[in-house]
Amino acid sequence: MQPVSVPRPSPSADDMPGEDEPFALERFLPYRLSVLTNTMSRAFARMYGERFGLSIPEWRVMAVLGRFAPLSANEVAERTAMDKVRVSRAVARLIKTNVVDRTTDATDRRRSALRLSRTGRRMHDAIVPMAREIEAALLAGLTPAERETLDRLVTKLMDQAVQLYRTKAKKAED
Amino acid sequence: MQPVSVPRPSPSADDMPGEDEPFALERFLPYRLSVLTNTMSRAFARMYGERFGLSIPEWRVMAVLGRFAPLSANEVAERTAMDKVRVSRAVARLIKTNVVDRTTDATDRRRSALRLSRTGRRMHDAIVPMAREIEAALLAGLTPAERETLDRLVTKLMDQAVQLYRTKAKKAED
DNA sequence: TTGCATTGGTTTCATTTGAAACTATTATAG
DNA sequence: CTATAATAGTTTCAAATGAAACCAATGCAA
Repeated sequence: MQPVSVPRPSPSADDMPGEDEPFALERFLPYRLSVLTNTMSRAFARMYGERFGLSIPEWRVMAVLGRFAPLSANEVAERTAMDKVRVSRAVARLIKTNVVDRTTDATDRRRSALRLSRTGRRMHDAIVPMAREIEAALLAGLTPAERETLDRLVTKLMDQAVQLYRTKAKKAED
Repeated sequence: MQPVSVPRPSPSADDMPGEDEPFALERFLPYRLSVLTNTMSRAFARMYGERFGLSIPEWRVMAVLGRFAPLSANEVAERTAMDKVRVSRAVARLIKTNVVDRTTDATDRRRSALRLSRTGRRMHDAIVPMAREIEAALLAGLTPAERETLDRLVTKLMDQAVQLYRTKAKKAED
């Protein structure tokens, strides 16, 4: 992997992306968020991976099962915002490593019923504090008020992004 | 791909991720940012892809060349926060499609000198307004003040993320 | 019932990705 | 000057990814 040294946005944080100014990638929000997220994800991937032999998808599955089990694969997919292929694969590996137990739903034999095994629960409970620690470190520089604001803004952006994704999809289908 | 319908954080936006409360993935900042970024990236990928036959890495290369050419591959890598493998491949495709011209640096024959071709420039100039439009749509719900705050907070997070990545890397090497 | 559409989930295949190995060129130590 | 190290960039190989095809079980309409 490349050394993490991210190009900094120019200090002049002008409001609007001036209409005819040259396009500045390093000030472009989608780009910045992508870089931020990738850096973050790598840090987490490293932690989950080295300490527990987990990928991020696997950890996500564990996280939701830790809270809501039993869940079907589809329910896991919804709660983790992953597609069913990823869930299927993550679950397969977690079963093979005895982290997750799978039974079939009694009333609908298509559905599975997934839950953490005893081992899985122990891992989960060991990981959670570390994850929280990293999140805390990430947010270390922000005041409580700023955190709240960030939370709110991210929610707004998520809404808009979904909108955007849908409309772009629509246009494509026409 | 899975339908984009993101699980919403519970309305109670409590400040700190309570120590012994169950771990709530949907309130976990790294997760939320990842979901946001992926949704956004897919929207962009679709636009670049359908309208111009470009991937995101390819567009990033075009964007920095549009502003700073000539650049070497390494310089492109720095400015796009991509690793050299990705840059190499993106550039290769852009050359094949006559979007980018490559010559070799006169004073150092290892280095390339990359710049947009005439065609590439036209594409670039056509894409920029669309990219700005999407960004604007994304930010539509935010006041100018909120945008400034967002900008500031994202910068802080990026700094922390890099720190984090580094320290985690260090620990791993010890 | 019996067919047909739907849903839950897995597998296949092609593409993308990144780490490590590799080639070519330049820099530097002896 | 060599020889060794370092740098620029490409290629190789294995793993991750996602769309589409697929299999199995259920729902539903005739």
